[in-house]
Amino acid sequence: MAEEKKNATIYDVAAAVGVSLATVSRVVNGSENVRPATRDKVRAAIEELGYRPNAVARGLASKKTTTVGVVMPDMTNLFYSELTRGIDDVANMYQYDVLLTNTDDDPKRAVTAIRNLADKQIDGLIYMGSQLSKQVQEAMKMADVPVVLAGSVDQKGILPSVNIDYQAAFEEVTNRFLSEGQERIALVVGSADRPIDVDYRRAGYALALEKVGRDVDESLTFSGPRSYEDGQALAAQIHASGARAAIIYDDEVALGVLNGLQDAGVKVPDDFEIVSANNTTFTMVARPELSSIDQPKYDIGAVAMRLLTKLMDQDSLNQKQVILPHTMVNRASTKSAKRN
Amino acid sequence: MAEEKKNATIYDVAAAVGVSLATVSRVVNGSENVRPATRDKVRAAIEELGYRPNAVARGLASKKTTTVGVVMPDMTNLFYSELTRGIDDVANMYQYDVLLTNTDDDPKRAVTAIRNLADKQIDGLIYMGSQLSKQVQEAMKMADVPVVLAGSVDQKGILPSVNIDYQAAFEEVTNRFLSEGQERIALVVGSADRPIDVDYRRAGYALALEKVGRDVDESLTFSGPRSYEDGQALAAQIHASGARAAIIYDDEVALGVLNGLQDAGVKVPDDFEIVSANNTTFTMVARPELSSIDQPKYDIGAVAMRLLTKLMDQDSLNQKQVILPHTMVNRASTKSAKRN
DNA sequence: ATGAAAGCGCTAACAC
DNA sequence: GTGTTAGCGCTTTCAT
Repeated sequence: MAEEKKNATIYDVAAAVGVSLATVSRVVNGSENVRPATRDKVRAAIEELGYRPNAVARGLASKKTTTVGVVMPDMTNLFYSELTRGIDDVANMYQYDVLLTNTDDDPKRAVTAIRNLADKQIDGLIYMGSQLSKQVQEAMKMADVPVVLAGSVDQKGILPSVNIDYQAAFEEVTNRFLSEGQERIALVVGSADRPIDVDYRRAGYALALEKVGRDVDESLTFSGPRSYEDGQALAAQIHASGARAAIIYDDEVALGVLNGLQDAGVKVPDDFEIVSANNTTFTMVARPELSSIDQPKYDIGAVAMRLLTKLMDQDSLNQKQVILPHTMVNRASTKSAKRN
Repeated sequence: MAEEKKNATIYDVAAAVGVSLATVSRVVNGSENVRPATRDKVRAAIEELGYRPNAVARGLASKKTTTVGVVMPDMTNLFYSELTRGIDDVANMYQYDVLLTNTDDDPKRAVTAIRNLADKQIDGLIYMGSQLSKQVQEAMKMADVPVVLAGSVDQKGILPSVNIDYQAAFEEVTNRFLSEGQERIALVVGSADRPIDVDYRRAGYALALEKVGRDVDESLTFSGPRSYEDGQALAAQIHASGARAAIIYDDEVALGVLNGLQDAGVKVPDDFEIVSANNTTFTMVARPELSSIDQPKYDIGAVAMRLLTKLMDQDSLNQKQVILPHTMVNRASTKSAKRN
């Protein structure tokens, strides 16, 4: 009954009812200033004609696209895809659509992506890259839209962000190993130069050691591995370093190390303990299951998106740098789990 | 030097150079009909003013948004996120942006998503849902844009799609178990009613049995599990069914079954063999590693997106139903791997 | 409460 | 080659 061939425009609806465009626009946008009778007639016509507002035209006229850009390193990494799931769900809740771009954590690609998203007139941006280069910040400035970082830190504290306290988490894990008498604890991070790795993860590790009067032994710190295979390859090196425990920033890498070690005959957790940091499904499928820092991944994304909606509505934020709580999940890759 | 506060428009550029809008539009769009000298001046002004075309305005005027919609069940499932990675990379290659929506494989949400994407005037759509309900097809028709299915089949063969030959793959796996003398082979699929599960996966399984004169034993077929935990829970049932081998449609589920079985003391592959179907990272991290059908996931997405670009360019397709090759990866969850 | 009219920033005939 | 002129489909003052 309500089948039309060519897409009806607001003009068609107006003509059908015998009112002006403005009136139709008002009922579509839920304005109060429309007589109920008129409103009903307009609604009927909209239904009848199968009218749906053209979001592009609306975007041009209103300068709001109800679209947010999301720039992420890699959607095939469970950590990021779970963050993004949180973002997406909240975005839908607030009627925003998500324009997604993978950058492989390459700052150059991030810059291109942000510029491109800006051209599309996104209303806001969520950025998950592990670094915030000058060029990326510049691109954000040019984009001239609210930005929220998710799982990504701005050391200057200028951009709003949602994270856990990485330093505290890494310090806790290190402490725990220390209190169990571990003498040689390895640290595996993603890079040797990015703030999140150097100033937070490694800093937490170093702080714990420092508090018991020890220095970081460079031969026990590793950086660079990104995949399961990288982790497997790293296992031999870690073992050769004389480490008897390791705290590893990524679950897939941790699982690679775990399996690499075990395939080489090392007993986990008896001869070697491992703690991972993202608590994705990978930690549970491992044998032994991996102990891990738990980050509320979905929530980090969800909260970041929620902050962004506020910013897009010109609301003020109670808190710019949101730190969500993390916990420790004790499983079988650490000895203490057995004690319990 | 080229810093401006308010975004320059095409009009500003035209005024700066002393030409008309049309000329600027021509150089921006790479038209031949511009005198080189003019072109250079315009380019200089564009650079100088930091002008970037407003994609929304362009979209409204040209009726092309260079944006494609992607409707997927769940980006936290590695199978789908790898498909999407392929889509995204090819989309970027052809200068398209991706508007992503997760639907949890709920047809209702898929309908809403498609309508919404249509409102945003996407140029094309990639759909990955495991079913193609009437309403979804209707929504696609209304959207009035080219559609390509990725990892999703249209039994009527109307919509272009990219898949592997699921039936052949499942038949092969079943055959293999049969040829090894397996008597009780379980089948685990995602649903009891969707075409991809019933008419392809299960059909392949049934066909192999039929060819050796056997019927499908309903007590050996399972449907519904979606997660690792579901798989773990299912392990007991599968074992109780007397099955000694299983072919499982999803890697996480397969890993759940594997671990569930092993945790209950079942020896894999000696007492029970498992073959999974997506060959994601999960198959490699398992112990024993999971044998699996390998689907070229990234390529399925990439090819689907490539087809879509052709369709959007009004090109014709050589082939509407693309079937990409699958292979078998023999690992330690099946006995034959040991023989090799 | 409703309408008229002016854009939003761009593309696309159509002239010259 | 380049300019003029309509729109694209909508929102948004400003009147009434």
